[in-house]
Amino acid sequence: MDDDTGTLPQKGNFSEWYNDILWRAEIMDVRYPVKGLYVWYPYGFAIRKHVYTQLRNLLDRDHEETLFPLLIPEQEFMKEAEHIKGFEDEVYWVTHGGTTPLEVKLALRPTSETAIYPMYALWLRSHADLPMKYYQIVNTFRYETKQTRPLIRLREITSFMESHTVHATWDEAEAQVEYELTLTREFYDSLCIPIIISKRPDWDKFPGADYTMAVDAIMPNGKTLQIGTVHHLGEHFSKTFSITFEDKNGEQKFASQTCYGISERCIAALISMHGDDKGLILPPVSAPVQAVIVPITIGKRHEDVLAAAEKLKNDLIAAGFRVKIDTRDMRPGAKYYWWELRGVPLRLELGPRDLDAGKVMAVKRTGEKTQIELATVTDEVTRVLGEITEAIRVRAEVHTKSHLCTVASMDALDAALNEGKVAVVSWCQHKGCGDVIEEKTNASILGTNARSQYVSATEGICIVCGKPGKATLVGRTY
RNA sequence: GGGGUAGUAGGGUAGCCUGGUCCAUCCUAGAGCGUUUGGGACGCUUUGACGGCGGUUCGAAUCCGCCCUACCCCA
Repeated sequence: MDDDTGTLPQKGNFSEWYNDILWRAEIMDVRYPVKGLYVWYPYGFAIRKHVYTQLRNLLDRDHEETLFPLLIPEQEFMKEAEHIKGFEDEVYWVTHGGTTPLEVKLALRPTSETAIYPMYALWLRSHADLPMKYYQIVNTFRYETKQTRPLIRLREITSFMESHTVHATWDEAEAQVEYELTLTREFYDSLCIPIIISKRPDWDKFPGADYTMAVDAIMPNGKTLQIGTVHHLGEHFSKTFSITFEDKNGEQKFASQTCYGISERCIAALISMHGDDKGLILPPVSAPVQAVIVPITIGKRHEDVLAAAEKLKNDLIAAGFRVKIDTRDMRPGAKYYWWELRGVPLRLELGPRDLDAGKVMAVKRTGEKTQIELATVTDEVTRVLGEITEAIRVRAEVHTKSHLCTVASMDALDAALNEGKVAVVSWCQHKGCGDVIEEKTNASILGTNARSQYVSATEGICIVCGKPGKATLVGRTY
């Protein structure tokens, strides 16, 4: 293992590994000269495309995609008091048109409630219009004051999926929250990312929500990353923006609403969860190149091998796979490392020896070499890609389980957190005790009501005050 | 929010305290030519930078001021 294989830091040093792999694997260029704004390289953008295709396909089951403007007039933005308080320090304002000061300042959306809901008020007339379920995938702007990080903490979120639904009753909206959580679970399952869903404490809910359900993943260093939220907005916004409808009895009622968001943090999680010391490992569903063919061309057999590789590529593309053939003038080994860094799940090596045997060497990015028959190659590739997905999923689950534990005292909690774990404790749900937990451990209460096969919801007594408590997740967060 | 350290070519460093054309230098960086190719090939030629703006000076990577950015620590 002393091959000085380039300088990608070990994944054990997660922070360096993460920064390094973003440019080495050509995902994001961080050199754009504005803080908190980063550039998608074409390869990173291709990953984004496949990931967001998954997301769109799920949402399109019962939402419709739409598109609202980026600019929000000040008076609309300022309508909902809690919402303003939550965002006022983070809003970019457009104050001039050319050299002329604007009479009404325009906010760059930090999120789109205040752009969308005035229109919802116009669109909603009758109970027959309900439910309304729309989403958009847009950029949003937040003037982050904390340290920015590519894909994780941004001043321009480039890929914000926000869903906004409207319902006749609070209970229907709650059912929608649950449904959207199942969509989220399915989305992350397709990316082999284990998630933990919990109910955020009141002080950490979305500004203007009745409650917030959050989706977290555990990063390699044990810190949690919030990679999705679903909010029950109740009637907060419908009262502010007059989103009303005439019910069956002819009465005007306020609607109940939900909103739901997923950003490019899902790609940060994808990269972080699966990558290793050699680079990215992409689940096939998200990989811009699912299989790369490396022809081993030596001497006289050059033409034969290239022709066979070309045929193999065409057969696989015809079968629906995303395939590239690497004919660059490089040594094979260099190509292997190059594609491994970029996370390509399957490498197919085709040389004279394989050709003679009617076979091709298949090397999984998750490790393992097998020969497969050229005659049945499309079926074999389907099978092998399935095995790779499964291997990635299992490894991520093992990682997540190993970073979770249940503890019963403050000292044990502190110790667990310092080991890089997320801990389940019992907490009485009072803010005072919550503050004690957060301050003593320098960590955050993620939430209660955990929904996860990795967490058992044990009842117990609050580790601060000793009163009856509920299972609560505590972790260090990004 | 408070503090610290640092920005030199694609990447990594030296030079700065004690201004002087400066050949800077290393690499798995770029361009070109040739020999190579079953796990990161090699030779030769060559390109390219002092985070930004302003100041001091005959002269600034170096001294001064402001700004921008990155990383680390503490609340």
